Amino acid sequence: MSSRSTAERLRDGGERVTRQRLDVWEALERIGRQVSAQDLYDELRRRHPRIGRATVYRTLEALVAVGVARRFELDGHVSAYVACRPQHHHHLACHRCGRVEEIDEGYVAPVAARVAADRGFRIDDARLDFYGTCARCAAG
Amino acid sequence: MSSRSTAERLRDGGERVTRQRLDVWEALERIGRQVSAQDLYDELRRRHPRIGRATVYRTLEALVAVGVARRFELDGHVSAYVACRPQHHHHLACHRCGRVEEIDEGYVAPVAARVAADRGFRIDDARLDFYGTCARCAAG
DNA sequence: TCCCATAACGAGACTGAGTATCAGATAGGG
DNA sequence: CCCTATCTGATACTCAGTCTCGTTATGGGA
Repeated sequence: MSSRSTAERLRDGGERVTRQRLDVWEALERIGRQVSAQDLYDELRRRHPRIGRATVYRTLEALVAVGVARRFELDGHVSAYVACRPQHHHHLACHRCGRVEEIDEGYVAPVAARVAADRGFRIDDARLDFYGTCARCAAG
Repeated sequence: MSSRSTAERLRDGGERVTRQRLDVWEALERIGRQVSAQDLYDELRRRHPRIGRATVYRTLEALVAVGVARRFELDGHVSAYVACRPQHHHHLACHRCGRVEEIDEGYVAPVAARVAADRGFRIDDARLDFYGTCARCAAG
């Protein structure tokens, strides 16, 4: 989860490791919740005034491509990004506080297997998202 | 699945039933696969040259709201729509032919229950999407 | 059946997310 | 250290989606 492992991931994916990409990753991880590309850009400019808008967008795509970030769909049709475990596809999103937790692959795999068997589908990818209220928000 | 049941759904949801809304629904159902709002608009204008762009967008939202259509996220960040069973949230999408099949709620409910119990989450909504190759495309 | 308040419509302007372009900078292999 | 392919940043551009506003039509009530 450190910037070191992100650098490795980029290299393994045939992507270059640049100062800007690490900055984008660092900001995404520090925020720790879903954030739109535009908001992340605004945040980044506070610390790195010369960073380019397109760079942020391109970098987010690159981070998604190598599996350290994930694109998410917000209500509005806007996409948001979250730093996450490589390859992770399943989320538990609180629409009160915006926090996104991950759900283990283990919950989904058996369902995928059953669906594949029942429908003759060859499944390459799966997404499972739950929306609701997290324990903390429900309490407070 | 007829336009009659869509009319009822709109009425039940406190939405008015208009010629345009039924036209949009009819086109969406006829196409029978995921389609972007813009493409649906282009298609609709062939038969109904006076229909407005905003009307199509607004109507798609209304159809989603009353549960006879579903918004979908395509690769590009563009959203697409599919006619579907009311309240339906789970799909099996073939990225070869674009066809979208539905998955029964029954596959997901037990997983939702387990996740809710394990994490203390109050789940309001769930989405499960599988991507892959359908039986027909895999054969041909 | 007619009325009319209110919701929906159509046209077109507007917003803003995301992309393309291109000259200059830089990572990283040799 | 060099060289080149890739990345960056500035800016212009595209186009999905929204808003506005004058007009039209739905549908509940008299």
